[in-house]
Amino acid sequence: MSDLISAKRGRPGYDQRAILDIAVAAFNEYGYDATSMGALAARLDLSKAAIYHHFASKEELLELALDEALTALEGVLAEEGALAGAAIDRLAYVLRGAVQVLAAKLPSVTLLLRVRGNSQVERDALTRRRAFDHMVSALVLEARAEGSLRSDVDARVVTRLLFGMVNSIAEWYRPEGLEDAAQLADDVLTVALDGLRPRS
Amino acid sequence: MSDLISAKRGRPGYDQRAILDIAVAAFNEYGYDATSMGALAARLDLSKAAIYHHFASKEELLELALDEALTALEGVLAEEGALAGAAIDRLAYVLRGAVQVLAAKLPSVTLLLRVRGNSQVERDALTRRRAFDHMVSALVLEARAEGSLRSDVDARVVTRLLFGMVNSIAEWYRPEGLEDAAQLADDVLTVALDGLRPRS
DNA sequence: GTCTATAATTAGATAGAC
DNA sequence: GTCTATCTAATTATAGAC
Repeated sequence: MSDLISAKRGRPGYDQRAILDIAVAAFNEYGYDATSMGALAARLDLSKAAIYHHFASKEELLELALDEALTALEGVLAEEGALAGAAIDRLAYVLRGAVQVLAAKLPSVTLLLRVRGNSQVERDALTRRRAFDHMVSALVLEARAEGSLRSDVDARVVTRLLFGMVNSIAEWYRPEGLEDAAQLADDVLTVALDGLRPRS
Repeated sequence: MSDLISAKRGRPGYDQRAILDIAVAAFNEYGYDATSMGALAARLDLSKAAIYHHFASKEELLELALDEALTALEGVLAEEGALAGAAIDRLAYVLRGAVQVLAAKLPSVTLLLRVRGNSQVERDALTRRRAFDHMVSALVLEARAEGSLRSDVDARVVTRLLFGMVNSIAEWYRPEGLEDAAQLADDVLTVALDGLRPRS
């Protein structure tokens, strides 16, 4: 959107949000560790010191972005569609929601999916992410128990292949329209549930 | 396997292969950029200088690992099963082969899948990886043209979801047996082709 | 094949002026 | 809100001894 406050006012200078957006974009392009504050400053056409006026540390940039992604994902699990109904419907709802969060918060979710656990901030994010994964995992087990999912494939493998499909979207999806993400979510569910063989 | 030459001979010291294996494991655990030569040396219980006796640079470690992964993947495309027969069978053969390469060369393929293109070595690896991806992409188009794959989902999306499933295996698969990878490849093809709904 | 010591550079972060 | 200048620590890599 607007990178500079000056876009809406005559004043020069960035605000926190604008810097964070550009930082996350850089982190995703080069990797968090490979993105130096110097390189980030150059990208902002700003001095390093100016960034430290807005953020206490490089890691704070990471922390804010990861929290944004996690809060959005966790929000899906709290919605009604994730809490009531047949397990297969709740599972479908959560997968659809995850795809839409991925599309809506693509930069921060992409960053989240690449976290390795090198610091406390990263480990805390991984813990929250795993909690989300476990909830989906439980839904897969429930849906299988109610007979809505095939049981001739290991449930853990099923869960992980589902996450593989959904999470990989971060690697190639580029937002183009509003309806786009919903279509993509439909495609994921179609492939996951019905497979790629032609309709008989 | 054997980390130290001393395992089979009285001499102390590492050989190139042993160092490379441990280096790639560290790169995968912390990320390439986040793994310093100092940390690697500590992990090897060796001085940094000793590593430089075996390798010219940190990047050479990366280059050798990426080449190993790419050579193995490219090998699948050169096998007979990938060259002759119905497109759907060639596609299945390549996907199965990719899963098995992933399992057999898990560390180097994992590293490959995380490359961002920050150096010439990384960009060259990405170029080779994209060539592989394009071959698989062409197989998807062929299989769809012959009527073996559904055509109500965008072909690019199909290809990417397939890669998403296969590549995500690097994030969680841990080798346990020889038959394990073949079973996993079967599961991937089952889910991808027939979907998760129960058999009717 | 490995070591200690060190060079040269870059990293994240701060001080203080404007 | 941004700057220049700077600090300290860490980084990749090399020199030369054993």
